[in-house]
Amino acid sequence: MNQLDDALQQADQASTRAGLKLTPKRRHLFSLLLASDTPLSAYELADRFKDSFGQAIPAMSVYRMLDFLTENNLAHKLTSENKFVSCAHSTCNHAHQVPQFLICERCHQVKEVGIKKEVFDALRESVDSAGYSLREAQLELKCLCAACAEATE
Amino acid sequence: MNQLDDALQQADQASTRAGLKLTPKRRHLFSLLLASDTPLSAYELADRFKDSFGQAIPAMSVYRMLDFLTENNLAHKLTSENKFVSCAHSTCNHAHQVPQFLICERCHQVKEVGIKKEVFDALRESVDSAGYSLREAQLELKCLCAACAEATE
DNA sequence: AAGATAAATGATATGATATATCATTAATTA
DNA sequence: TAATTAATGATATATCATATCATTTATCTT
Repeated sequence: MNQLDDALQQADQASTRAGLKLTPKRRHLFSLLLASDTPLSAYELADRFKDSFGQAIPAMSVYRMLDFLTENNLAHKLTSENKFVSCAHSTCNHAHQVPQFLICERCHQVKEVGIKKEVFDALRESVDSAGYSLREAQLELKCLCAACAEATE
Repeated sequence: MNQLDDALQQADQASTRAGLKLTPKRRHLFSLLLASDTPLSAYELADRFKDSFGQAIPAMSVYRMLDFLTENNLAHKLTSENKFVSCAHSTCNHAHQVPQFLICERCHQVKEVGIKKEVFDALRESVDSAGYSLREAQLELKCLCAACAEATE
């Protein structure tokens, strides 16, 4: 079984456990995100959905399904790009951490890594010392991936 | 002289030194950002521009002026909000640091603090260890400000 | 199983954000 | 002062996102 099917199967199981309704369409949308090596916009997803599923789907529905996926940590929205990616932890049992996205400026691939505890602590400390309380953090960092860094030299 | 005028004057001087053309319209747009206690969208700025300057201005021009302001570190774009704020350091001689924005979820006020060296180092280290190289960081953190945290309790 | 209820999706319209492009005006410079 | 460049205007359109009401599908209750 390939990686994608494996990931989907794990999402199925996780959804069942959590009592979530990963409907065929939501599942298919999720598979499109899983299969993509770059983030996709809602409209790009609608196009791919039609191409691969043979059925046109309104943008409204795509946004709703993306809401479902992001609310249930199967996907994330990259606010700096207005695009969506599958969650790197959707297929494992890792507790969901503060996500940190390394976005390659050149090839647009994204790597999601969990934020390190020391970074988080330092961040929270700096927020506290400004008199604020942290509610939610999602770090999006503009980077070059190794391949692109090499190509750019 | 009030704070706003003072800030503008410092921006004038800094622009002159740097050979930037802070035209009357750019300057006025900047003053709108300085005067606002919350981030503003380009279209909100266009409205305020008309209201306060007596002259309608096309959205395109607002975006161009915002490009100028952001490129020259007089303003920042908050990508998670699609809104713009004046730079907290536009009026001082601080070297421009990696900005960290504390955005109050409730009242939408934003506090810009410089990222602490330890946070930055830890961040860079985590990026490096993922095989990426950091190009640009702008942290946008969803928080509650002190006043709103109290009101919410 | 039948009907009631709720959840998901479709259809349509529209709002909000942003950029492309060419024309015009203003500033700079040769 | 003419030539050139930079800034802004005008217009159109692309792109991202949500509001709202209708319809279909799933789930629950009896």
